[in-house]
Amino acid sequence: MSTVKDVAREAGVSVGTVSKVLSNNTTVKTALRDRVLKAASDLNYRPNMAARALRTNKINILGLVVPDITNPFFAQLALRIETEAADRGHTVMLTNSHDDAATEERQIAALLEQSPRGLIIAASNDSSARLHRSDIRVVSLDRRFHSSPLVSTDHAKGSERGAAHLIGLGHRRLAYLAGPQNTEVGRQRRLGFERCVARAGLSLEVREGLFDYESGEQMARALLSGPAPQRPTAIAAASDQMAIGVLRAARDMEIPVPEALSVVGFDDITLAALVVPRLTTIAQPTERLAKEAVRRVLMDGEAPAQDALIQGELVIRGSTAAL
Amino acid sequence: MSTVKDVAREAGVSVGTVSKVLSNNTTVKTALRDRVLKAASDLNYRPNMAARALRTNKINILGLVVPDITNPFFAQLALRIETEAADRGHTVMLTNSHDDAATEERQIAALLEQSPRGLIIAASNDSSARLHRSDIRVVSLDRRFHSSPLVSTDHAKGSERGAAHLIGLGHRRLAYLAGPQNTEVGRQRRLGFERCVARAGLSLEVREGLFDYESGEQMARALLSGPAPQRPTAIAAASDQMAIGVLRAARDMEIPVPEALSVVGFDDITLAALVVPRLTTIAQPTERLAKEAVRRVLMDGEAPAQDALIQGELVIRGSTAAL
DNA sequence: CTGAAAGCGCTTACAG
DNA sequence: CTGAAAGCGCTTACAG
Repeated sequence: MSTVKDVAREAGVSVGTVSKVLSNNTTVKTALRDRVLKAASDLNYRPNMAARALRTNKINILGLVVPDITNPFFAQLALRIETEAADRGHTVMLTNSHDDAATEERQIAALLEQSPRGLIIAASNDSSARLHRSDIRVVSLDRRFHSSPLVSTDHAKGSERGAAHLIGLGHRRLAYLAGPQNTEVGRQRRLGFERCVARAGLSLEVREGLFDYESGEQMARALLSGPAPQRPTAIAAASDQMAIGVLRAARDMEIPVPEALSVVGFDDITLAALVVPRLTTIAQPTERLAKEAVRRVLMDGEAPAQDALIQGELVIRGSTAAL
Repeated sequence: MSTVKDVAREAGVSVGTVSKVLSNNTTVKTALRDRVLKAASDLNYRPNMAARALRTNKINILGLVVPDITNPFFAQLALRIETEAADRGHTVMLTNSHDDAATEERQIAALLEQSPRGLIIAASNDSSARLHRSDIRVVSLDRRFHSSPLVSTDHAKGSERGAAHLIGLGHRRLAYLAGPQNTEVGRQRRLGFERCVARAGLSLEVREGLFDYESGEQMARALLSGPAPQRPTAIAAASDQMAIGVLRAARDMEIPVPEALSVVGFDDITLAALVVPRLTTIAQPTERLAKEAVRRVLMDGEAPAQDALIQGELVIRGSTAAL
């Protein structure tokens, strides 16, 4: 690999001039400038980022910690973040915390060793880590990490939209499958749904479980086992995976969706548009989440970033219908 | 952040000694050694990786390029690679090529700028890139990149296993939904299937499409629209997504699976175990693929790494049955 | 066994 | 407008 020195020799200038041409906006006379550029290109010069980082104490790497990249939502998010970061000349280092606080702490430490420009963290549910460095900007994504500013979907408002949709369709016997209440996401989504239902003066049956398929299926089975006149006519779930579980339970129990039961999810994972019937859900705005998170983490200046709550959109598909 | 200098001052030794204690195995007397270690811990010293990289020209970063992290197979692979790399003290920089040669080239260039220890590349289908640096080891994963050694599932043998399974169940009218034949994966999987069927002296109906749901659904519709006595009784697809498309088509056409139609996929994505009926498929050994890829890319010495073909396993679930 | 010193490739005040 | 020089934090022959 050729270095600034090689380029300088080739162009017949000093290394300082080469550096200025290559990375600085300082005015260098056009003639020299062109010579340097040509030499650099001839020698296929690539700057050594380690040296640059050492000198400037800035590095165009972003750290990203997600609980689990095989979760479609985080995969989406990671893709968007990588794209957005690339647009701004940064590369992303990705690690998985496996939703485990100890692993999370290790991963963060590993990322910090690279002195990244900043860190975007979707905290593990049991996260209790703190950062031991104040020189690196941290942004929480989807789930709050320690006290760093949060970029997240407005879960409560999103859930409200789902509730309003069902109520608008004429449903009166509603059930809600909540996610784990020891997570902010689980709590917020439930709160929004309950609020909207209460406002309509309706009662609501709530069950609590995990965010996964099994949990949704199991709770739905219990909920739907009663005689038809007492069964809910609409079930909203705290995640698409749960909602897909509901769909499976309904099919097993021969309850037609949406004719006898409407189902709403949350997230809009790819699968939501592929199941039968296609799932009505609240889409998380992954692209905007990613944009905001990257923007905040690359902000310079002293001002701490603000929280950003981004609205999710109701996507109406085949799993909901008027009574 | 404190540096070796600070630690040296605190411990009353030279920076060289600190460095030796911290990163070298050179014998340093226990007394000094302990003093250095204590000082480092007191000052919460973290080595500056950029400086170390500049000096040693080695950096504990691995670059990973995948076509699309939202593809469950690559997400699995990325997770495993990150875990394996972490076990060996390395962090992973992940980029998506969006299955596009130009993007791929840009991403590789961005990764190379960080002077990673090595690169693991699952090439885009139209990949034509070459590397302009010979000092960085490259390993191809799943799809060959340029001329670098390949770690991959034995696609042909895997397909053979699927074919043998169906034939063993008594099926005689077989169909195969092939993936794009301009991809090695698509070709290999088809080849293996055809080989096994030919060996059994049976004929085979082959259709070619993309690896996705739609494509599988469409091809299945065409294939299954004939009168029952001429319809295939078993369809194997080049990917799980295609096979799930087949499942959907069959349900729409009221052809019961597995009673009237057996379906086999390839990959064993998470979804394969969640659809109804659960999908019989060839599991890609993601964990071993990741292990081998990381091992090869971290190998030192001159010897170029060898290709590794790893066997996929037939996972029998509910979508296949005897005639 | 320990320390002094050079140097990795770059950037950036500072002179001229 | 251009160059000479210092220095970022580390490692590593080389002396002693």
